[in-house]
Amino acid sequence: MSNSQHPDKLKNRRRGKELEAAILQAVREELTEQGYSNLTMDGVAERAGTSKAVLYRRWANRAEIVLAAIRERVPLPLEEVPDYGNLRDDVCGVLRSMNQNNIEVMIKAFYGLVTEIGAMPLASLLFPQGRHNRTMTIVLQRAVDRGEVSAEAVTPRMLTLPADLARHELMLYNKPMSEQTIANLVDEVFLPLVLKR
Amino acid sequence: MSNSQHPDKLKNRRRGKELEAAILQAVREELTEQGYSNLTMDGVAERAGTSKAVLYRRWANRAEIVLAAIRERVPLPLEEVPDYGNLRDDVCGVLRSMNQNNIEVMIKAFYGLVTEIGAMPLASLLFPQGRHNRTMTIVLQRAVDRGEVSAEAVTPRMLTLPADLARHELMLYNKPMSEQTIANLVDEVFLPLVLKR
DNA sequence: GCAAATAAGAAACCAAAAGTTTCTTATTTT
DNA sequence: AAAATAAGAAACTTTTGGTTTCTTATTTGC
Repeated sequence: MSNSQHPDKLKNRRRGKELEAAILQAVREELTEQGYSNLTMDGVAERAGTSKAVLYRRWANRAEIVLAAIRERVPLPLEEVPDYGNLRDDVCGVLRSMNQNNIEVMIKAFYGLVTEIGAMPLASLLFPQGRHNRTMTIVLQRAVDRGEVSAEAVTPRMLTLPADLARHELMLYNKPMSEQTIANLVDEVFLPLVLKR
Repeated sequence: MSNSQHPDKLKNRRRGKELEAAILQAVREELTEQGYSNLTMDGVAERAGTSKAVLYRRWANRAEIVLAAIRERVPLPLEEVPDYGNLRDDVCGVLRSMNQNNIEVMIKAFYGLVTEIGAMPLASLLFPQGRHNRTMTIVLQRAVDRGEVSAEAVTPRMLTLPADLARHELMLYNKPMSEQTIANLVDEVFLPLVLKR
């Protein structure tokens, strides 16, 4: 027997942040492949090449680890809200941004977490209304400056309406919105309400 | 020893529909008190005063029994859509009808079921878009007849918009909508889009 | 009214998965 | 180089979904 056995079984132990990142990545992969209710701690441990004890040293339970895995992927606020030169394209841009970042995984996790935790701080984490609000404030202010929209038309409801409708689509159909849906929401609902005429 | 023992332990066996109704009621109560993820089959059996075997003779698994318990409570289509004499009040009526029938329980179940089943036929069961569509068709036709709305304004999007926004509110906040919210959705979003002017 | 068929209820059972504990050993810290 | 720290393996407990078996109350059909 050679003394360099287990060529696949590295005894290179990861620790700290490196290990943690690998675990959370494994959670996201299991979530994608298995869905929330079939995601098991054993499965995560095996996929991450570690053991359950390591998971439970860091997170108290399944919900916590999934939450951590998802939280990492919540997009950071856009420093610059891109200016496409008109309100329509700006708002479409905002809605398109809600489509990305593995939205399916986010929603799968969301349903599971709400079921288990029941709380709604979650909603504001996974569907960050505050952020969309800020973005929409900028977008609508620009439209006012351009003369597309009168200042009185900018009400709280108009700030949230496009993202609310988009969120509804995402939650109900559990998949990214089509370009057609985005266009319909903007052209048939939002713009007629705010555009000057 | 008297031969009329067990004064509390009736040997009055319920069967068929009567038993089934008691079980589904127990499911709803457990759902309310425990939430979906803490609802156990043993708990349901005990509360209903029966045994697990009886449950599994009727339903294949936990999701099925919860689904059955909820399905019972989905309101039947309104034979008569009440006519309040104007579009505003008619639409408010439709949204108010979405508030009732233990909406919190419905939503708790909904999140759990989507997590476990993952499917979206659910959505159409628990948030019956078809029904709302039918109701809204009637309501809007009336408005056209009254001259409040022009026929071209009645698009598919306008048929679903009020219920979509209401559903979004319900799913996100997990509680009945306030009168103020209903009024805001109708007055600030829906009516301006469809009313003649 | 009685025998046979049916379904309820009790209880033991299995398997999967969450969560815990203990122990060994690789890696880092001092 | 020794001591402290944390990873990894594995066995273990508990809970719960789901199944099976058996007894017996109730219904059905004659």
